[in-house]
Amino acid sequence: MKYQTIKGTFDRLPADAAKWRLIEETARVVLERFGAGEIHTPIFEDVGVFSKAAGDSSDIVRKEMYAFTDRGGRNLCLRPEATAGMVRAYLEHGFSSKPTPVKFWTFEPMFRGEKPQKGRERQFHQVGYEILGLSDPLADAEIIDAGVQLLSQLGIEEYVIHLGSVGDPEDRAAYNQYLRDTLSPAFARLSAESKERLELNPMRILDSKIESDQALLKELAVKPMLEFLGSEARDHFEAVQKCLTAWEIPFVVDSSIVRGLDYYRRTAFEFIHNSPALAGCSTILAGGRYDGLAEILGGQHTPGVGWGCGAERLILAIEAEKIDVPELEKPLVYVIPLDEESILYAHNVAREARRVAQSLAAYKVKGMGKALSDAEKFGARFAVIIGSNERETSILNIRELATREQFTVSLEEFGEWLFEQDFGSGLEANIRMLEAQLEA
RNA sequence: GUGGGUGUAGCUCAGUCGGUUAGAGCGCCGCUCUGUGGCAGCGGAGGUCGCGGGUUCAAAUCCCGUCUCCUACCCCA
Repeated sequence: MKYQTIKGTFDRLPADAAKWRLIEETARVVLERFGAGEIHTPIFEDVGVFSKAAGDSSDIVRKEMYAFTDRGGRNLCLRPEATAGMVRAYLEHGFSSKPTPVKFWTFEPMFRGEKPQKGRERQFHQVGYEILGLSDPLADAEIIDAGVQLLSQLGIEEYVIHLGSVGDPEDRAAYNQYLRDTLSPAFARLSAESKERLELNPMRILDSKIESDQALLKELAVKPMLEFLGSEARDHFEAVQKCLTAWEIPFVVDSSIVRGLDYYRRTAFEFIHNSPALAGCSTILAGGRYDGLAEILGGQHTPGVGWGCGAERLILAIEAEKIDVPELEKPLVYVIPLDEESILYAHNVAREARRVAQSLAAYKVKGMGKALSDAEKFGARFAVIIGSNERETSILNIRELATREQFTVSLEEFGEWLFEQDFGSGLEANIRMLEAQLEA
């Protein structure tokens, strides 16, 4: 084959559909319970939406954006993340005149030109949830709660919430200055990567994986960001914690939380999965507050908090925790014609059955054994056998594949019979259950 | 972007010391097969041995390059 998917992209095949649908439908049900409206922004936008938002020093902008120029000479890029586009949409459509807050959820592909590896693709997919217009710490807590609810409804349990605060811009500036002042004298002892970080983003040094860096930090007794929070950011941080505690949502305060995107303010959090299967990509959901973003995009001040949740990593977690994924609907009936004259008749029966449930009919006559075997391979529950007898008498011969029990139903009662069947095993039923569960 | 590993049929994999027309199992299609069978037997389709160079009388096999995927970094969901 000459063509194949390009590096870091993959085809989502029918065999994977159940997991993806579980994620999307669970997100829909859970997040709409929080009042979030479904939003889909374009897959590509003016490059400025993302580059201004993320900041020129971020790795995403520096080396990971799929930027291109279209025929009109516009500088565009494939979106590397969801938030900036949603804030742009909020501003563009005047959502500030809607009752506050405005909540958005989405499930969309994102694009980053990274080297692919486990839990990291060039086209990857995120569930996103944002609360816009509210600076209240209650919104931060609620957004974290929404993440908890989403994972809980998916059955994912083996994770820890890491909560931190990156403070307000002036706090961060002060802290970065402190880091430079503290680490510069020891510049020669930093790793090559950290030497670069000291210029660009000193906070990155804190979560360096290089032992010598960590040893140096310890030796110099480098203070955490949290000690540099201004009084407002500190009050905000404490209020968020108070809410989470009241809601019995466990979390650990993690002062090393750093953000790759410049627009974050105050609250930052990551849901980190414990499974070794997610080693190196254990952050399954991450987000924070970005009160300055709207202004960066040229709009009026609009506080916001939100998170993104990586679907590919969610799938790894679902697999690691061996979570039962509800199967998609399979055919209720597979209609078998026994002679040439019955083929069209068989398809007529299948059409009738499709008014109620998924149904198939064979396109050619085969031996009965093969035909029943086909029915089973297609996952059908019942085989409906059509031959001259059935056509003449208008009585359908129905065989339940699993039990091998056979019985007859007259053609006129067939519709009624279809409705009596149990469809309880499919995902749709599962979602109905989920909704009922949330109702309670 | 850097390092390591990898690549033969749709899938899982054989393929000797470099040797002539590259194999198996499963799957797919067909026949035996005319309504109680899901079996079994037989047959068929499907391959630029990732791609491109090189060495050689001869390359899936040896050498170089390149790409993919996996993986560790950087970084991130």
